[in-house]
Amino acid sequence: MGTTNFRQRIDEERKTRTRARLLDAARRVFTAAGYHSPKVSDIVDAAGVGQGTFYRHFSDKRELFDALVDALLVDLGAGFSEAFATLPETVEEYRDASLRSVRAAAGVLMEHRAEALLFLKEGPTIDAVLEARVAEVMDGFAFLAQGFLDHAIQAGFARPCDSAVVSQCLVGIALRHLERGLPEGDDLDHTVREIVDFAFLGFGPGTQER
Amino acid sequence: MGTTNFRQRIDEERKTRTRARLLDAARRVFTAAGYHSPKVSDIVDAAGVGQGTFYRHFSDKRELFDALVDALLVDLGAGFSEAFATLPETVEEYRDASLRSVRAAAGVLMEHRAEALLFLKEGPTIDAVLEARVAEVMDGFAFLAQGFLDHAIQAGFARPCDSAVVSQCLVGIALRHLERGLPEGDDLDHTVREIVDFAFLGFGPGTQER
Amino acid sequence: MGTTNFRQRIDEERKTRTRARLLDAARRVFTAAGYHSPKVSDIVDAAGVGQGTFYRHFSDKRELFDALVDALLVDLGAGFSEAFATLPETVEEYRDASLRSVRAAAGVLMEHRAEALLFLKEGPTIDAVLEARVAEVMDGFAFLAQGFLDHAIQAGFARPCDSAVVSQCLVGIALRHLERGLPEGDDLDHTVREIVDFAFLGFGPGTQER
Amino acid sequence: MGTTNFRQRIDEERKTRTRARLLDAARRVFTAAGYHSPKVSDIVDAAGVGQGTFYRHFSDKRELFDALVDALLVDLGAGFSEAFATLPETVEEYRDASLRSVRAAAGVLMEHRAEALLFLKEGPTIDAVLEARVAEVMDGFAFLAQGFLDHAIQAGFARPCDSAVVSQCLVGIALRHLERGLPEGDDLDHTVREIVDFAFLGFGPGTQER
DNA sequence: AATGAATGAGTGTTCATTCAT
DNA sequence: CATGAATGAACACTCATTCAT
Repeated sequence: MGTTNFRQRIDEERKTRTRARLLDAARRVFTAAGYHSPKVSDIVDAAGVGQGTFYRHFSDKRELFDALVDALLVDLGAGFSEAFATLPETVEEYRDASLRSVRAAAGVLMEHRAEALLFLKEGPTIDAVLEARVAEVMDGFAFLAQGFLDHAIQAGFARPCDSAVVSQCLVGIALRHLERGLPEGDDLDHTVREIVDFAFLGFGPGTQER
Repeated sequence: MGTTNFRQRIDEERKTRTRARLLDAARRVFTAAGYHSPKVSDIVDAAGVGQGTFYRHFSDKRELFDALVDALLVDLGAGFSEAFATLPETVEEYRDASLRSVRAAAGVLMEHRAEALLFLKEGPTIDAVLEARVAEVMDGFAFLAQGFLDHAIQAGFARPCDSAVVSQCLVGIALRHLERGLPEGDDLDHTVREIVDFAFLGFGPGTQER
Repeated sequence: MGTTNFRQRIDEERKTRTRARLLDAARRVFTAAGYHSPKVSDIVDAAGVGQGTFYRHFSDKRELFDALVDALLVDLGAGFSEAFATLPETVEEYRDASLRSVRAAAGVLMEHRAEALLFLKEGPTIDAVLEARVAEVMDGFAFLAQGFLDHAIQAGFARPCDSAVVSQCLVGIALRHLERGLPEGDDLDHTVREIVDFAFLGFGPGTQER
Repeated sequence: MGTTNFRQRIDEERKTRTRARLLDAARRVFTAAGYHSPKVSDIVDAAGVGQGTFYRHFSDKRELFDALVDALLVDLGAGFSEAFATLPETVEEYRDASLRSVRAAAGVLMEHRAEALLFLKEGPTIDAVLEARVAEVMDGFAFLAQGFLDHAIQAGFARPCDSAVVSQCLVGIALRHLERGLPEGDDLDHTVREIVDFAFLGFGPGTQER
């Protein structure tokens, strides 16, 4: 009533921008200092908005964290879909394809490393719901890995093994390197190749492999 | 005066007992609900002691947590030393010895699983000091693993590889299974064997192995 | 410019309408939930206007309440003047006239019951000024009643008594029934008659009355 | 455990004393400034205790108010039971007995006037529960009055009338005088006599009438 | 040594009010 | 004039810590 469409658009945009500033600030603050110590006031200070503004957008620190997580999962999901888009069809291309996929996935993860770590390490310490959500995401990855593995075993690309156990090993390897961080440039190639080699060959002496 | 001495002993014992009750209660409370949410009052309630009593023993929730960590690391250290006491000397016994060691180590870890997870997952979210301590412990494990690996490569028990990368993979595998928990009984044997097999052989098709 | 004049009229009308919407909404909100709990935002929501609009019309929740009170007192004043317009001149018509007046006054009050109660019960809890205003209005009624009574005593229509005390009794009776609410229809007649009888005769046994 | 009975007694007493200080302070603050404006901090300041202490004893301002009301109702109940302990048995003593009872009741009420007004006038503005409680108390008084009246009508002490309506009139009279306050000393006697006379006789011209 | 009542600094949250559009 | 996003002062409440007993 009396409100012009123009006014509505302007207001909406302003609101969105403010929300984005809060999310950005929270991302910076949380990745630097974790979830627990920062106070709401630290976040609004970093965002350069008033204290009350925070509560117009989020009902509490927890909800803001959730919003951050949602955004992260969307980004990761997209990145991963792309990384694992093409499945190898012959033994020969299997290792190469894997290498490419892992390198791509590593790139995506490293790009979002800070937030991913935030989610993985702080999430479970926040509350049971978030703990479950993290577990769910991890189980999702394990499930995917197990699917690939089962398919590979079936196709003779992989040694018969308990894919449930092995896929968890793969998840563990990924997590550990996410946590430690991966090198950049050529070193990244080297590291990824070592990881993939380990996954394919183990560290055992092999027969006379390669 | 004789009585004084007696009185001193009594008091000292009482103090020790009270401290133990607090530590026990804290272990229960923290493993159930994490480090952050429980208040000091939750711990003293669980211990059945007065609020003020807490501060006669610890200056802080943080200090109490440290005490818990110290005890844990002592226990784990002892268990691990024992698990990895004997080093294999020939290729033949290498995998068997590894299997035995891993199974033993898994037993120790599972026994202290709740506290270990507490340390690993809550620790880094508490403060920078504790975060560093956790990292240090993990690096210690990785360093040990790398030592074994280097020795094995040297001795021809293991495929030449970047032991720095591979040892982190091994740590990741261990952590992931610590986090998920291991089954009990025969299933434990199966799982451990699968893990060790994966570490030795990877999941690749092998040549015509075994 | 002619347009300007037109524009002015339009704006003025809109302003009046908006103010009326706010007053109406406030009446509804306040009579439903009292003065204290409703927030300014509850009122603007009920009025269907923007938050800022409120402050173009009233500087305060308090000022809005005052405006409501002003309107009420005007309405009540008019109603009462009419109800007590004709004074009885002989003993015979005294009770009948009273009955008619009381019934008329009761009608006016019941019509504005919700707002009157709002004023009477919430007013004194708002601030000293409003408390004084309520007291003043009540004293005004008492003063009127005392005037009637003195006149009646003079004229022999009423028993000599301390009219100051008795008029307060009458006010009390009126307030109590305002608060409780009066029945509708024939029951109203009955109740008013009982009240008037009580005021004239008390509840004592009388001589052989009626 | 370790706690001596003596220690328990001392602590308990201290706690009771602190609670009493808070109740006293609240009574003073509320009767002076009403329920709504005073902040919790005003009360703790008046009581001379720390802010946190308040919350050891009451969960909020509302609960403290309830405690005050409880105490008041106990006091009033006792005073009134006594005031109306003896029922008149003959017409002759009826008015005298009433006079005595009303004077006694007036004394009790005036003694607790400030708190009673607090309860009556602020109570209904606090929340629906308290509003209901006030209504309940008032209805209780009306019910008692109606009982007396019915009994008196039966016994021929009182004129047949609609006791439901008349008892509400009596309650209104009492409330109005509670609100206005009664004079002290001889004037009290005069006022009470005028009120009782009005209740028995009304203000009508009396016996040789009509 | 143990206790638990008292404390108050610190923090989350609300809501009247402002102001750019 | 009307709007509603933004604001921050004000306040309620929590909880680690102290201290009298």
